[in-house]
Amino acid sequence: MPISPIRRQRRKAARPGELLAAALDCFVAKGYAATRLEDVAERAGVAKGTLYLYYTNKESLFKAVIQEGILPVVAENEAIAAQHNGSSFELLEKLLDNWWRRIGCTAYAGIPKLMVAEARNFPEVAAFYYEHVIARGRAVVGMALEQGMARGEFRRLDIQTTIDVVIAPILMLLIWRFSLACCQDGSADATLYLRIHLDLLRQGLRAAQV
Amino acid sequence: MPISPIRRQRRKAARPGELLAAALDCFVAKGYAATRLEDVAERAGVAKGTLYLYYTNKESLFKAVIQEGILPVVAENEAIAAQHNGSSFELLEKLLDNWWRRIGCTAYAGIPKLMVAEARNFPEVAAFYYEHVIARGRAVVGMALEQGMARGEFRRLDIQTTIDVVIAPILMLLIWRFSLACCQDGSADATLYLRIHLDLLRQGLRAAQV
Amino acid sequence: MPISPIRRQRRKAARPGELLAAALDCFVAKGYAATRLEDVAERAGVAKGTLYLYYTNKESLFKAVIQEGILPVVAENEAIAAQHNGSSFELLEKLLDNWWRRIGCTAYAGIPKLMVAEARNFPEVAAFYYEHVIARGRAVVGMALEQGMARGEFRRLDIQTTIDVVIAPILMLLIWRFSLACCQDGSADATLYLRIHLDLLRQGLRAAQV
Amino acid sequence: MPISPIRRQRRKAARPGELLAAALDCFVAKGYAATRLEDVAERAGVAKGTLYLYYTNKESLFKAVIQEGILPVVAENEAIAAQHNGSSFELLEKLLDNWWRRIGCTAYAGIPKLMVAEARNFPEVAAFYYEHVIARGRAVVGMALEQGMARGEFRRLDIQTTIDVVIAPILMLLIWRFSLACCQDGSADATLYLRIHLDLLRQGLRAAQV
DNA sequence: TATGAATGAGTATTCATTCAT
DNA sequence: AATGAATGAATACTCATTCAT
Repeated sequence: MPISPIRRQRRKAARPGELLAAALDCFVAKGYAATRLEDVAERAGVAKGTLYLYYTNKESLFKAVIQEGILPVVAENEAIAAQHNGSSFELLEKLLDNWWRRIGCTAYAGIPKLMVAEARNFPEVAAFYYEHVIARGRAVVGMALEQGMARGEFRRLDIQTTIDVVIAPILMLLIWRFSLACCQDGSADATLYLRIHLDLLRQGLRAAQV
Repeated sequence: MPISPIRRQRRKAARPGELLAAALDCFVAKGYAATRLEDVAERAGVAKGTLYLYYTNKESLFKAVIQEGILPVVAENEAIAAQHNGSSFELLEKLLDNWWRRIGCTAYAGIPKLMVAEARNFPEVAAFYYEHVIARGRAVVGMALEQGMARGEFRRLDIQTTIDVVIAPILMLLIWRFSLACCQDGSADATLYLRIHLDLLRQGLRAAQV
Repeated sequence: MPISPIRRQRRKAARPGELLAAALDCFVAKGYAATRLEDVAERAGVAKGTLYLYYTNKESLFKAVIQEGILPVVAENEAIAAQHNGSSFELLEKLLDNWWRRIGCTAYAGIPKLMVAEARNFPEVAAFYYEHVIARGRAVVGMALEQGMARGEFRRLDIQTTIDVVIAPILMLLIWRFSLACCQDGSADATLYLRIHLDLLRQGLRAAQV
Repeated sequence: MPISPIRRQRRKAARPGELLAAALDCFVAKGYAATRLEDVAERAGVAKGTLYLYYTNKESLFKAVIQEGILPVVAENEAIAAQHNGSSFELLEKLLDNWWRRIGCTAYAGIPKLMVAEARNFPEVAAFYYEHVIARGRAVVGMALEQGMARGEFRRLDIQTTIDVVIAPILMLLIWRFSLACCQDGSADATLYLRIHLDLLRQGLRAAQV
């Protein structure tokens, strides 16, 4: 029984993912320009030319890294928000926590730093990222804030701006880990960081108890 | 006729600053690798070769951009903290506000994004930046927090981690402006952003009133 | 169809030799610094980048030119000396003659001039050349002289210095051909030159007949 | 009494010589291409621009180095030959010895190596050198040989070729000292070398005593 | 499909040369 | 005459991309 064609099939199907994973690692570690396609190929265990069978050039590989990298996650938080019943702050907690667990602990964790570093060189990719990740992420957080304010659970603040303030520490946590964290002595404890962020938010957002 | 050598002298003295300013703009806009020294020279209004009269190579120019870019500011916040009397939160307010006004509104505003983007390619520069900017900035904020907790003005939280949470939105604000901000419709209002961050913090840090 | 990979293989195996030949020609004609790698590539019928697939940089190409250029020849004279029986002067004759025919008439003829011209810029290469070519060549000539003196065929002279005097006209012949020879009207007759050198030596070295 | 204008005058008159001396050193040590005019200027103790007040460009400086470098010597040997009375071999001895002492021990000693190394890049300079140094030097040696053969002091050999054989060890001695000599353990004894060369020649040239 | 040898456009860097002072 | 700041042409080297196999 010749299993090999099936395996080859499997192999072929797995290729794009392997290539993207290798590319993501390289891009995050060294930036777009300093990443040599030869390194990506080597890390993926293929020859340089093989990359071009799957992606037309370096830029399209970069786009794919960003785009594929976020597809697994974008919808989840929206589902969480839709299904949630409970306090608005509990929803915020769930959202930030989920985002951390589903992005922060995965291979995709490096994408925000990568996107930030290259946004100005790849405006379309940045626009895509903004639209499909940032905007949707902001929208969900915005919903939680609106709901909380409507209910009287949160005090009234400008929502669009508050969204940014709420999200910033999470983004910063990721960016930090892929940039200056190497200079720190003890690597910061992400769990503690998130807990304190939420602690401050809980009390900070709370509406004045009459 | 007799003033000319002086003029020349003046020109030569001014050159490094002009070159650094041009380089900072380019590096921030396009990243280290994508910045061509020819562009830097052109923006500074000199020829390519002139750059090499002042900086031995691209890397040393980059280092100078980072190092010179921060020297003007590091000490200020420390002075503010030393001179402050008033509540600890007022000190935090002053610090964040000053940092914003002295960095965020100047040409140096792009440095954090640049440093974040290139930290892994220039570990020594990152270490220098961490030691001379980040560490000192964190220390001042840490002092304010400690003082506030000691006085009973703030509730007790892990200080090192709280520092990061407090600083993160400020860093993120700058990074954002030099990366994905271009994708946003209305550019966010920094003043409002800072106000809300401080609002949330004020209430979030406050010790329980018995 | 099936022979093609072999052909490619053959090509790749032949490349280094073709590149070295082209580089030797250029280096000898124009010197190290004035030789542009693009010219070498063009002469070898390849693109600039191809050179770098085989030699890491200009200097390593230069080293390879010198080192590969002499490997073919160094051992021959030693073999001749080992096998010789006959008068010591006949051995000297054989050695000089062989050296001329095996180096002087080949593509390697330009190496001594090249080495002389660049010795001070590439001390390690010069040391390598001295050790593997000059020293061994001197040793063989030295053996012939010692033998001749021991037998009473040659008169007694300082051997180390006599070696240099004996070899000098041969080296000079090569160096001349690749430098000032172009200014001469009739290019000198190398055969006659060697004959006269040996004629003078035969009589000059002869021990006084009692 | 203001001596300064005189001194300045003297200084100015001395400049070309100082510049040539510095240039000769640099050219000999590193070759034409690898010599930076800035180095020449520094060695001469002047600014870069000053060089251009005396020589229009690098090439003309090189030409001057060669041409000035030999002017002091060319005529001497001719005078020696004209005044000589005594055996022809004694004349040869005088010529070689004088040449060694007047060139070999001076700063001009490096010129032959320099000329050899750059002859192909500067054909006109080489032609000049050939005509004014080589040709005249060969002519004087040729005269000695002819005279000796005519007198029956030397045996008959092709004169033009014999000239080259006689001169070669002297040239090689100089060339060697400015190239591969650095690789040798004990630097060769030039006096001994010349003595042996002449010893071999004396006996080698001698006509058969009937 | 997959390979990797070959290509050549693009950039950092050097240095002879100029010229305002 | 002398300076040295400034220039820009020239060249080593890199790496994305192609294509014969």
